[in-house]
Amino acid sequence: MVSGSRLRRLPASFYRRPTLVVARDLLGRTLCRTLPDGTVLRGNLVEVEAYDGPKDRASHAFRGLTARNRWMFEPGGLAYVYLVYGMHHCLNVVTGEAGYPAAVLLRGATSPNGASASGPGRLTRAFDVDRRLDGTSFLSGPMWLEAGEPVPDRAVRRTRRIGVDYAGSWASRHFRFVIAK
DNA sequence: GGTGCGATTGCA
DNA sequence: GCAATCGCACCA
Repeated sequence: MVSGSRLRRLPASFYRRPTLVVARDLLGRTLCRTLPDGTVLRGNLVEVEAYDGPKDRASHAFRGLTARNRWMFEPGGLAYVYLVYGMHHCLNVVTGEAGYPAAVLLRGATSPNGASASGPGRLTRAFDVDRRLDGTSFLSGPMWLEAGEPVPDRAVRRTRRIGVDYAGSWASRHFRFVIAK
């Protein structure tokens, strides 16, 4: 069972590429999460946002390494989970090479029951993700990604990121990727 | 040690 | 339009 899912996991090389490339490639991939009781939740990603490097003013890594954002500086393949507004968790996929802080925020997916989880807080709730998963590996942990349904370029729309208007010129960059309806 | 606010959501 | 709710980044 574990070995079976292991074979389907996307490999380290998937994550250790430029953040924008990974973000685009995450669309349509299947997010999987095993619960303590053995249940496996699955859903395909439909909306993500890239946070790219130490100069990205919208990124938590903009002010350098801290206890919270430390996983962003690790090699791609880890989960970075944090709490916002004191109540909602946000799940990120750490990307790129060691020392270069980057991650992709997962903002929307088809949820386990077939409905949709639209919004980062709703996504983490649907997949029972909280800070216990912070720093866990997508390569070996209780949460991982599988190939899913590849999305053609014509179905991909790019926009500015949500909720980062404070980020100056970085706010207007089209780092958000969604599957067009 | 104190403070201001956020990569959001749900409800009036 | 705005309250909820708390960890954390920053200043003293």
